[in-house]
Formats: sequence, structure tokens, C-alpha cells
Amino acid sequence: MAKQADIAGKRGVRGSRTGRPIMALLDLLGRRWTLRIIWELRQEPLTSRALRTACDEASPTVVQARLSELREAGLVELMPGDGYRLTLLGRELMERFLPLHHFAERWSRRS
Amino acid sequence: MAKQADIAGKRGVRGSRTGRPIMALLDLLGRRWTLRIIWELRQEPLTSRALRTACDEASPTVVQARLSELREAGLVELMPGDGYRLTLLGRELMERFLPLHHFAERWSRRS
DNA sequence: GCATGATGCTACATTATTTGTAGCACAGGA
DNA sequence: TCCTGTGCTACAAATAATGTAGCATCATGC
Repeated sequence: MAKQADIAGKRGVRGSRTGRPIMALLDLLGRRWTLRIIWELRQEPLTSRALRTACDEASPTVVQARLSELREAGLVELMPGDGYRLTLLGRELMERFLPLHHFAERWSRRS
Repeated sequence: MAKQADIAGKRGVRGSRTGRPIMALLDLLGRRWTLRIIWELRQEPLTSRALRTACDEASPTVVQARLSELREAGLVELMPGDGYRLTLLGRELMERFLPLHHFAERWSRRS
């Protein structure tokens, strides 16, 4: 399993070697489209194309790259025939983000 | 300069016009270093340089750009003499992220 | 006054990443 | 067979980040 290698290899998750998992996580989630992808998968599995559509037609290059990273990170998995879905761990993460929806509404009404 | 233009103009926050605030928020938070900056400000105000240091010496260009965006978004504010700190709104957002610390620990121990 | 050091912030060339478009191989279904 | 949809890749152009240097301003010490 080259999981740690892939993610700590070419680019790696910043901070993954610092012994501060939170930094690695923030780096992973802070890459473009990552949060959005997780968000779009919150309710049901989506095929790679449905996911691209849901993400405002983001380019397949990034979406595919992010999906690889998220799969390496154990947050997303591919179910052949059914598309991508959040893993148990991924759903757990998602649950921490759900209140964000509520916050975003109030945030958008700021002066 | 061109602050409003930076965030609502040339590029803007993706999804800000879709009537889906959550998308705009996810886009904002999904830019490199944004989450990390918010995280580093969670406890105390930091000067721009202290912030750079805390963020593994990220380049001043990005840090400054992110700070501008976050100030525009009303999540961070500059207190002359004391550096940057989260606004009330920003702290509210931070509170939703605090459980992430706990999650990150478990996540890093995944098989 | 004058240097010193810290602040917020910018310039700019190099490097990395994203975008947009096209396309591949494979697996059903008609 | 010819469609259509899947996951995924190639590649050039556009965009963003990095790393280094430096600016103007302000406060302190001398």
C-alpha cells in the first residue's frame, strides 16, 4: 500500500511529517475543489461525471486528481458501477461540516 | 486596492452568484492557506509575520492575498498594532472547525 | 535627531497548479 | 453492430503560488 507514499511523495500533504495531523488535514482540505467534492458527495454516491457537473463543470483533471487524493486519504471510495461515495471516515468528516450550511446562510447576509 | 473587485470581480468567490452561499464559502475556504490561516488565528491575534511563521513560512504574497480575501469576507480583521484576528463571525466559523482537531487525530491513525 | 527594528504590504521572476478541450479503453444496452 | 456512459488521461494555455527582495511607516532606543 503506497498510500502514505503517494500522499507524502510528489507533493505530499503539507505538515504530514510534523506530527501535526491537523495541519495535514487542513492542507488536504485546502486544495481547490476538495471541500466542494466532499460536500457534493454528502447525500448520495455520484459518478465522476455527475460529480463534475455538480461542481460547476470543473475540469476532469482536477476532479480526478482530488478524487485520487481523497481515496488515498481514505475519505472517499469508488464503487464500480455506482460511482464515488464517502467512506465511513469521510461521512464522519462531513458531519462536522454540515453545520457550515447554516453558517454560510448567515455569513452571506453580512453587511 | 480593488478589494471588492478582487473578491467579487475578476475571479470572485465561485458560486457567489448562484444563490448558494455554501458554495461561495466552500470556494473561499478551499483556497490554499485559507483554512490554515483561520486555524492559526484561532487562539490569539497574530501579526502578519507571526502568521507567516506559523504557516510554515508561506510566501507573503499568498498570505497577504488570503488575508485580504478574509477581511473582505468579514472573517478576519486587522487591529493596527496588534495584528490580525478573527472577527466575531470568524470565531463562529472557527468553532465549527474545532472538532476537526479531534477528527484529524483519528484520521492520521487510519490503516 | 538618527539609527534600529518591526509592522503591513508589494514587485517580480521562477515554478507549480488549474483550466479547457480533446480523447482513450472498457462495459453494458439496443 | 452502434450507441451511450463510465473512469481516466494528454496537453497546451491560463492562472496561481513560491521565494527573494524590497518599500514606507511607525515606534523604540540612543
